[in-house]
Amino acid sequence: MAEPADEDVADRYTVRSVARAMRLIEIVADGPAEGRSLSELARELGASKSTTLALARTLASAGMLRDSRPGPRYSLGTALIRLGDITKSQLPLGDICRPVLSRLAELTKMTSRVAIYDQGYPVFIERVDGPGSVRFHTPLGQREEPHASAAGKAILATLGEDQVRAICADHGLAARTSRTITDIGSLLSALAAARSDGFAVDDEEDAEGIFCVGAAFFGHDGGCAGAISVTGIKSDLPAWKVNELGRTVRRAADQVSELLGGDRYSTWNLTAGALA
Amino acid sequence: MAEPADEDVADRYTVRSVARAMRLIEIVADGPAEGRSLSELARELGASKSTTLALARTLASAGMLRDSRPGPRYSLGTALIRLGDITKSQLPLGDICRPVLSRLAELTKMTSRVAIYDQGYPVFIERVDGPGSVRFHTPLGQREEPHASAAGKAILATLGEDQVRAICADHGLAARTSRTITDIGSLLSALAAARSDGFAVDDEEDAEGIFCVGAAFFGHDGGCAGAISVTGIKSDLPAWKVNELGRTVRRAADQVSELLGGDRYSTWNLTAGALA
DNA sequence: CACTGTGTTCGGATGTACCGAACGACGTTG
DNA sequence: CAACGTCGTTCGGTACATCCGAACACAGTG
Repeated sequence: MAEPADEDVADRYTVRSVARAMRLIEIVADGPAEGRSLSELARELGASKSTTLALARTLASAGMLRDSRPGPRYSLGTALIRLGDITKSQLPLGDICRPVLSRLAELTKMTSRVAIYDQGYPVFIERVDGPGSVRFHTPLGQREEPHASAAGKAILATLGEDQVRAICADHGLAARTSRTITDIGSLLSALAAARSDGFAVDDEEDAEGIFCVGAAFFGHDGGCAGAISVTGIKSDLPAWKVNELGRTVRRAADQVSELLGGDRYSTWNLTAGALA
Repeated sequence: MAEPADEDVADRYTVRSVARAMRLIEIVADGPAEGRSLSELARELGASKSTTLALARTLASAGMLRDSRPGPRYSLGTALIRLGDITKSQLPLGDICRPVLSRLAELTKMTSRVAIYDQGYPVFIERVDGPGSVRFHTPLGQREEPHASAAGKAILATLGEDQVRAICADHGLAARTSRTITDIGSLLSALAAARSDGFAVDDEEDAEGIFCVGAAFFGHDGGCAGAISVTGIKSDLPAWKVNELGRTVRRAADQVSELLGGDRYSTWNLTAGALA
């Protein structure tokens, strides 16, 4: 009765209490750093206090939550730090990309990030801030909008039209600013342009005043493994410099492809791009 | 029948499926980076394949796991990166300590780390490697032995004798090397020595050939908030330099105490140490 | 003292989480 | 080719764990 058709359809294979426990973790993560009280959590979770207590206690004994007394407040546990660190080390992309990101940040004086392709979404897993640049609030691991970010569009541009349509149908084309692309036709032509340019741009489509340029890289299996992007203030970037910046990002992405043992964009474009 | 008295005694308030799901995450985390197959997981978890599938699917839809096809293998999901990043940012200690760690690493040319005090255990949440030093495999978020690490002993030294006895009784004094302190009496006198010195040492007690020095710092509430430690190869460190190194680490910890608005060790020692 | 807010305990009915068995595919072995 | 070993997936049925609601102890506030 809570979600009629919100979650997955194949709900046969989902464990209710576990799904609730994960939502509980997310609620705590969204809350303030001091943690939240049990009653608050119960209200937000839509469960009784006793149920919430049992879930929280179980999660706490696994280290996922941390009950900081007095007045038991639950905050995120240290096990998550460990698991996050392990996850990053299991995706060696971060370590591989860091030198490339550092050089890119130095060259462009912009914040450089690398995203992996996770179920249609770009997920940023490593970041190198530009020298003296404004610090953007870009938490690691956050899913970004595929249609409204440079990295997302760079990744989408490597997929077939049917896949792009499926992803967009699944998650929608929500407007983030007045310049966000919200119809599939415009998006597809923007992707075509990105394909021929070798890089994608986000011109205030995700946040006002913010400009991004992204380029995809490829793994040893030939598929798109992720994308690199740089982020900056639009007014700092003259329009005639966009192409030059795009080529710089494109080269950085090619370096990553090389490190991964994959094709560079140009060759990938020749071998796989034709059949799209 | 699996654990007769292994887990907590108050098992009334623990949700079985959630506890199992958390164990599943740990199993995946311990496994190889390529992920593990469903049958493997089911065997190791001690549950049927269908149950494991339901748990894994639920965790995957929450982003905690990631099913990388083909041959569905489960690895850790990107949500853990995000949650770990949020957890670290909610404990601002890492950001506060980083400059101090950097200076300490530069001064001592050793790997410097900061640990928080979590239920009797030291948990390292940030690390700065020394210049050109050997990279130690020290994953973030890992609990270390309280009795066999410099940071652990530095923290224990700030507690009362009864608390130390309780912690040791709870978790044991396992021998990690031939030099590990394994009886409570020796440990207590080592802690007394650390108390008067202002720093604690780990002389090959956790790993052969490794030498550590640690010192505790204090938060605004006057209690021990954590410890800073440096790690190096024992043969690189002449015996007569230990005291100098200890004072250096002690000073770094005092700086952290100051940043946290807490007492420095000397003053803390005067106000609280007497009643121990 | 009544009243609202905590966190905690407990019993009992509902429903779900769990198992086991069976199925279709794939690869290897005789 | 048949037999066998895996693998992941589906489904039905029931024991039992989960969840709720009510009641408790306690703290702060009018």
